[in-house]
Amino acid sequence: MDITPCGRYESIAIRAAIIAFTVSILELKHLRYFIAVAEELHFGRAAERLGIAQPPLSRQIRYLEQYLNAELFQRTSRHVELTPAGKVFWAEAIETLRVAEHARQSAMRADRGELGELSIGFFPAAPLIDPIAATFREFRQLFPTVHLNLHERAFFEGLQDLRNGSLDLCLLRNRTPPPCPEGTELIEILSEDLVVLIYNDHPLAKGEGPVALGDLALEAMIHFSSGQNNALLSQVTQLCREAGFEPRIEQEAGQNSTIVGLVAAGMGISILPPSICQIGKHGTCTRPIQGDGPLRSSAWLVYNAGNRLAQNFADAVRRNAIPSPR
Amino acid sequence: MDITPCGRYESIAIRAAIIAFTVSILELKHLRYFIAVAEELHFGRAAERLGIAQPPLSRQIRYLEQYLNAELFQRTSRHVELTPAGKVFWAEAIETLRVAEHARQSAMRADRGELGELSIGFFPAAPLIDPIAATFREFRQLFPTVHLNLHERAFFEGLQDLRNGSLDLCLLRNRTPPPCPEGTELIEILSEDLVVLIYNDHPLAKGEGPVALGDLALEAMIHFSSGQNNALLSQVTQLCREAGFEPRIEQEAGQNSTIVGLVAAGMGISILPPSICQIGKHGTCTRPIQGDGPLRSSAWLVYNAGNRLAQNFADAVRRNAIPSPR
DNA sequence: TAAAAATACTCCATAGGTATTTTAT
DNA sequence: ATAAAATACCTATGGAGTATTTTTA
Repeated sequence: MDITPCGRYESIAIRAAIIAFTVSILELKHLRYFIAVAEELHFGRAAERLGIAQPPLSRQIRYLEQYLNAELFQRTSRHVELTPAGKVFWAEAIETLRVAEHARQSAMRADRGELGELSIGFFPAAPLIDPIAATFREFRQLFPTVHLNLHERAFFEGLQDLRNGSLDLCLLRNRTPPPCPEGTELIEILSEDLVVLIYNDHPLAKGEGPVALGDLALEAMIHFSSGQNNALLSQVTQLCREAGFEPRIEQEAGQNSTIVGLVAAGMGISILPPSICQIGKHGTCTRPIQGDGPLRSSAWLVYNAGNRLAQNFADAVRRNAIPSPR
Repeated sequence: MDITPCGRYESIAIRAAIIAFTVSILELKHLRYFIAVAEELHFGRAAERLGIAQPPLSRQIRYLEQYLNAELFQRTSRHVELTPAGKVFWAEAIETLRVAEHARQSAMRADRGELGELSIGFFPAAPLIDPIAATFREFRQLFPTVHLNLHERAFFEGLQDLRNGSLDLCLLRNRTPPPCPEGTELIEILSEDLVVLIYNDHPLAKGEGPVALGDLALEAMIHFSSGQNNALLSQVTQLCREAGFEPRIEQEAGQNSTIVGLVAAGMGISILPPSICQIGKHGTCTRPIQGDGPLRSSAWLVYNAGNRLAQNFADAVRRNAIPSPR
C-alpha cells in the first residue's frame, strides 16, 4: 500500500482506489477515533486525547471515510468541520459505542448472576410454604432483572428436566434427600412431620395429642391418585404398611385443595404435610402422628451449581431455609 | 505474553492474570468471532466460517472472556456450550453489530443526501408559489428521512445566514439574480411581472388590458412598511420614480395578506407579484402593467453546493422550475 | 509565515498461521 | 482411539511513530 508517487495531496478518487481493499471491516477503534476528531475538530488535539500521534489518526479517518464511501470531514490544513454525513455518523457512532458498552456490562452482570433468566421447577404446594414464598419475594427484590420461568413439576419429571438442562433449579418434596444429578447441589429448605387431617365432626377430632397410626387402619382415606406416581402417596402407603395395614383410599384427587375439600366435606381423612393442611382450615383440624423419622417430609432445592444465577437463587433459599430440627 | 511454563491447561485465574493487560479494548472483531462460535458451538467450524484458523479464534475468545471478566462458553475438548452470561452477551453482541451496520448505512445514505436535515430560508409568500409548493411535496416524497427546518427570512438576512452556514438553502425574491455567497449556486425558479392589485369598485377595475404606470401617480398605495427594507417595496418605489412620480404609500403593512386585505377593503391599490395577489381574490382584481424588464420579479434558490442533501433539494427545484420566458 | 493536515518511511506489536499437546468421550 | 480445544512458537500484516512536505489563512 501507499505506492503513491506523491506530490500535492492526492485526489480522493485515487486515494480511494488505493485504500479500497486495505480496510475491509469496521472496528470500534475507528468510531472512537472519529468521535474524538468530531468533538475536537482538530486532528492534533484529537490525537493527543487518544494518546496516539496525529498522522495515524489522519490515516485511520481517511480509511474510515473510504470504508463508508462517504466524506465525514470537510478539512483544509487550517480548518476541520463535519459534513452533513459526518454529523449523522457522529450520532450513530456514539450510539454504537453505547450499545457495545451495554453489551459488556450485560455480560459482566450476567456472569455475576444479576441478569438473565432462570427456569425453576416446583411441586404444587411449594408456594404455600413460607420459606419458599419468602425466597421468591427476596430474590425478585434483589435481582429484578432476572426473569423467573416457573414450571409445575412432579418429583421424577423435575429431576429429569434438571438433568437435561431444561430446568436450572427444582423444588422437590421428599422424605429423604433426592438423588442429585451430576453437577447439581442440594439444599434442605424445611422439614415437617406428616399429620392427620380430619373433619371437625370426626371422633378423632375430639382427642388431644398424637394419634397412633394404627388407629387409622379402618378409616376411609383421601389421597392423590395412584396414577400420578406421587411421592407423598408412596410415603403414606409405606407408613401404613409399616404400621401393619393397607391404607383404604376411598377417594382419589389430583390437587392438594381437592383433598382438603373432600376431607372438610366429611368424605374421609388424609395424611399430609402441615403446609398443605393449612389450605382450607375451615371445618377441618389436624393432629400429629406418633413416631418420627418415617413421618418426615422435607422440601428440597436441587440446582445446577454451574449457573451463577442459580447459585444466587440458592443463596436466597439458604437464607430463608428453616434448619432441620435434628 | 505467553510466558507460560506450560503443562496441562492452565487455570483460568492464571491465564487471566497474564492476559489481563494485553486486551484493553473491545473491538467488533471480537463480537464477530464470538457470534460465530455461539452459533456453531464448535471452534473449528466457526473458524472455518470466519476464514481463520482455529487457534487464533480460541485465543480471541479467551481474550474476550478475560476482557469481560466473564465466562461465555462452558467447553471441553469435546463439547462447547453457552453459559447464561454467554447467552446474554450473544443477544447484545448481535445488537451491537446491528447498530454498527446501521451507522455505516446512515453515513452512506447521508453522504448521498438521503438522510439528515436541511435548514431552508424562505420569503413569506414562497409557499404560495406553485413550483415551490410542488418542490416541497416532491422532495418530501423522495426523501422522507430528511428533516426540513423552515425559517422565514427577509432578503438580506437569508443571504447572511447562507454565508454563516445557519442555512443550507434560501428561497429569495428579487428582480435580478441575488449576489451569491462563496460556495453557493443559484437557480431561477419562476419569473413573474408585477401587476396592479385593485378593488372591484375602483375606476381602473372597469378597464381592460395593461395599465400605464403613470396612471397610478395619484393613487393611494398600500405596501410593506419601509422599516422592513423589503425588496419588493424597493422595486416598486424605483419603478414609480422611473415613471416620473413618487409613490404615495398611504398604509403600511408587514404581511402579504394584510396588504391584500386593505386593498379589498378599498383603502387603496398595490403593485405586487401575481402569486401574492391570489391570496384574497374576493373583492379584488388585477391588471398587468405596461412595460417589461423592470417589472420582473423572480423567485430564486441559493444553496450551498457542497451539501449533497442541499443539492438533492436543488435538483427537485430545477425539475419544478418554470423557465424564464426570455 | 506559521499552524496544521497530509505524506513517506520505519518499526514493532499482535493477529493469524502451523505444529503439537492435552483432554474427554 | 479420535475429535477437538488448548498451547507453543513462528510469520507478517498493518497500526503507530518520526520526519518531512504541502497547504491555506
